[in-house]
Amino acid sequence: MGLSFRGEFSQKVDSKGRMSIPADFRRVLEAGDPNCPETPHPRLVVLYGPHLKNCLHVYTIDDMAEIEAGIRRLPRGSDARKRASRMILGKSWETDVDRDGRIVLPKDLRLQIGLEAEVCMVAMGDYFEIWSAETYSAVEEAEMSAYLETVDDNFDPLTLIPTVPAE
Amino acid sequence: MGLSFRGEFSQKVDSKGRMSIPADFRRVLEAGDPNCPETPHPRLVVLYGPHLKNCLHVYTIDDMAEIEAGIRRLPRGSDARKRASRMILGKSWETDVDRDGRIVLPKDLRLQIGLEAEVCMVAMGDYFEIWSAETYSAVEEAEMSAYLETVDDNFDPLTLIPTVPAE
DNA sequence: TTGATTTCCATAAATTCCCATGGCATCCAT
DNA sequence: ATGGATGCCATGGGAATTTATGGAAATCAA
Repeated sequence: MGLSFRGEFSQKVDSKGRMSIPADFRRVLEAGDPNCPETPHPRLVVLYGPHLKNCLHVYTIDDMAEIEAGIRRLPRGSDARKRASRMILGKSWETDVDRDGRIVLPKDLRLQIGLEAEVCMVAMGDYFEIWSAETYSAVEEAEMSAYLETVDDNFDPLTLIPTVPAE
Repeated sequence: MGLSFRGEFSQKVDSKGRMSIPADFRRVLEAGDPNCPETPHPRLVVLYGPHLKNCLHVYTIDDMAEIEAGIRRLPRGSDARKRASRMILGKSWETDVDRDGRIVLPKDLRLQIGLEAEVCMVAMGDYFEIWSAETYSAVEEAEMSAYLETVDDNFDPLTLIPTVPAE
């Protein structure tokens, strides 16, 4: 298993749609790209299906290859394989980080998530999410505080994790 | 199970946000980092979710890896997994102790706990807490004495611990 | 051509690396 | 026991590097 994405970062988006990939995330992308030290700028894959309402998902090359291998394990011609191919392979876009550590999101992807001046990138372990900063605070942070209302005052998210069966 | 963090220590924070990790804690971090004797400076993971109101939590690499394994055991795409990822992986930061035994907390983490000139690090067994020294004495010591009011005069915290069932 | 995209360069701020110091504790030989 | 040497620890300052970000030049496409 490769490195994990961690943390959340907010960056500017300029008029050309350029945005810096946080340095920590770059390290993970580099580790997850087999031809990386040679080709200095790591590749990455962006998923943008319509099921992702407000954000895009970004995977390393290695992890995306693993997902594709999973699709190929489905029976050829099966509905599941067709659907997975259409939603995952059909709705993904590969690019690479430029030498200044940035990527340029195409306009239609920016439109899909309402991205304008400020982007928010949130780690989710094996992938990270790209949000418009405005949407993120409106939707996601609101959702989070609503959730925290429903739980105990000194709630610890570690309790969400199932305990390991004794060895 | 690795070594335990013990005790509480107060250290200075300089203008760059640098703070010494107490030597005792460093020993625990070193023991909890698999590539430690080789890579001389142990890594650590800081959790900073909004549910942690006044402090940050610090885990060893080993313990954090176990937490991540727990998250990965939840079904991919499940709400529980997303919630745990967002609250734990999305709100964490990995760094390592530098060769002078210090770390530099990023500004936003310092802001979250109101950390300025003096930090207080409090052991909690498998993790330790990072507090602004001012907040710690105001909030935590008040909380402690309030609790002691509610219990018997010669209360012993060891009574909180369940006994092991005989084998 | 004209607009869009990509490549390259520039810079300020933030962060990391490296070295220096004073204090406290430990060890050792006299 | 005593004084000196040794080593680790907390802390400070500066140099060197990395980051994020803006803009100009070069390339591509319609």
